[in-house]
Amino acid sequence: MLAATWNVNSIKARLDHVKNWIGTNRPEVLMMQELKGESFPADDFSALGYNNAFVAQKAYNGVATLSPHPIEIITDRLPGGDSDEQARYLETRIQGVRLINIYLPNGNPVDSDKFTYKLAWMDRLIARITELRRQADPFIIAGDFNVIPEDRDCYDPVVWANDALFRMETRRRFRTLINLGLTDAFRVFNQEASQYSFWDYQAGAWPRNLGIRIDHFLCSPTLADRLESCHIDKEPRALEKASDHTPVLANFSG
DNA sequence: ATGGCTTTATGCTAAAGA
Repeated sequence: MLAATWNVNSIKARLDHVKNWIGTNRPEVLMMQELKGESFPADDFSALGYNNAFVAQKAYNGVATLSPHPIEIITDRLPGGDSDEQARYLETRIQGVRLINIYLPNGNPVDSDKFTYKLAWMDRLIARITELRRQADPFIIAGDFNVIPEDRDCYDPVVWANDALFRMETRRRFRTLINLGLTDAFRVFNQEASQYSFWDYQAGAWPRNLGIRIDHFLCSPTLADRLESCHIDKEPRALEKASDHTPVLANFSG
């Protein structure tokens, strides 16, 4: 099963890029983040042979999962936040695999309630995954985590030291997820530094390769055993009017 | 980055992103 995650930074602005990418790669699962609007172009993806599930809101956030296979929606809210209206979580089942598509809050600036919200959101995610780990059900969490896991995942750890994506409170919670028995799929196959999934639009970050790795696949143990490859596809980042993120792909046997 | 770009919204500028 070929699965992919891609923060598209507006599905409306990126529709042609996404359609072309699907046509070239034909993933069995595509999890997208930052739809940035209430409407979703379901017909465009139906025409390519893809079913969809999505959760969206006006202007911000929004996640969608596409597949040529039937999609069972388990929940479109991260449990534990009754007053949380933000469209950042979509849990589905496709081909017997639970696919958890997330757009984890950015959290900047760190002296604001946005950082508090981010950390609380991560605590809720940890609680949800703790519950799922009590079951045998195989699952994948994929999406824009807004977490730089380690020094080697950014171009300059000093620059990022006090950023919400790299603060110790954030990284510690990411490690807690890993320590529940999950596998960072990308690092199974690639131990090199400077392997990025995001480059800022500003200051020539892309041509200078000043990026960060914040889009991740975390796999439960039985799916980690089935991992055949995981890589970052940098090609879409080089296009005109590109998203600032680029797709990450993971392939599983069976 | 104390913000150099991009997107949304119903706009003549602000907010958010990372």
